[in-house]
Amino acid sequence: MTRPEQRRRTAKQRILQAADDLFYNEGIHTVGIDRVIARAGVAKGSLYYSFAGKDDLVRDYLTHRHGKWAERVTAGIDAHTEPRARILAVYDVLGTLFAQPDYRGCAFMNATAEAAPDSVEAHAATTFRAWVHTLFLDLATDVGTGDPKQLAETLVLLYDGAVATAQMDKAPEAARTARRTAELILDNAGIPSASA
Amino acid sequence: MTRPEQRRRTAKQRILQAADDLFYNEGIHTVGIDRVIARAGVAKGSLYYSFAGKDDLVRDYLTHRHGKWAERVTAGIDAHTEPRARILAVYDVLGTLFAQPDYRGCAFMNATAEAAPDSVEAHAATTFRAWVHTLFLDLATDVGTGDPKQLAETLVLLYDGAVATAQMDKAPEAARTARRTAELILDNAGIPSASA
DNA sequence: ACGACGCTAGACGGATCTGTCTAAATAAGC
DNA sequence: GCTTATTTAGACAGATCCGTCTAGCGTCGT
Repeated sequence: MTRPEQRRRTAKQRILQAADDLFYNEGIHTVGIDRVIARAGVAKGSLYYSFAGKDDLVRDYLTHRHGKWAERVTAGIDAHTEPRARILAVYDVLGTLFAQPDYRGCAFMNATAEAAPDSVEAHAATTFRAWVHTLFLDLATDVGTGDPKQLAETLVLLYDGAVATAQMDKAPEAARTARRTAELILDNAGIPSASA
Repeated sequence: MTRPEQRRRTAKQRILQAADDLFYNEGIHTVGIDRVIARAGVAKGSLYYSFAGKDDLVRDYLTHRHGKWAERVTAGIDAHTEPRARILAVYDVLGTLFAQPDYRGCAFMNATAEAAPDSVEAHAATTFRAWVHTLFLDLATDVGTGDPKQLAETLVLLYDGAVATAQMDKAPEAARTARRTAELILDNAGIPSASA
């Protein structure tokens, strides 16, 4: 067993970190194995010792992205108790994401853009989307008014819109626009700001 | 001079057509020159006779996409005279786009996802986005109520959201969701359905 | 009839990319 | 201390990909 607090991170971890940086910033197809191992400061053999191949590395890259993002969103939501506030919190988390100077859009949208129909990327994107939908459907159900399914659909659309606009225009304020629109929708669905 | 109504289309046209199909459906990086000429039924020399290189072909591919889409949207808008109806028409055109069985998202979003910062794709995407923004800003200005800039921002976000959701979920109904939300926003901005 | 233009077929070079393999050094566990 | 797991450096094979080049065929304008 490797000690949990060892001085240098394991080769696998460094590879995954390097892959995360490069794949996200430059695209999966664009970045070759050699770039990854060079940045990780690792021998090529180490990569094929820890991963079955590039596809396997890509899968891990996307799985980790999914996990990290789900954590962050869940944390943002759970800071609030009211259904309305919990919904709006998602767009605030998006705002903090967009504010990062190296933001380059949703890893899963980007992966889908360069993915073949049955590729690893496509499958990872499908699971990610399922998560997005259950997330908003649960949040929409909690408000207890109107049609949750339709509300969730609209919230997803605002989520996707914020992500896409922020990427295409390098416009972090898209998160606020989405939030404002979500508020308007909730108002019209009869969910007031604070239950008195 | 070649006669304008010749039996077979010119090599350049066939190449551009093949590139359009392949680049859009499978991604620009994924598709090689050899695939393009094979599908076009053309010799490799013809490609480099008509185009300076792959980048040049990519540029033409994106420029054509831009032109075709702008035509289609403008036609949809110009079928109406009232500012509100002209705005909503955009989302209806999106609906017809999403309904196409081979819809695979916005060519410019996909290109951006796999593009390097200063690439041909990035530049084409920038011009495309400028067009999108002036489109909605003009439409928003025509309603003459509230802040056109803020209205335009929201409409762009709904546009992007519809496009992204439709692609990721293969959900053509995203166009209707976006349209419904746009109506709600216009109502709240004091733009009624029909000026009485 | 002749020359310019558009196009063909395919070989070729050089670069790059994924993955394998060898041989040996280092670290960890028992 | 001995064994097993992890890691290294780099050569190598096979595929693919972009672009060039040669040699030649057909068509059209003049």
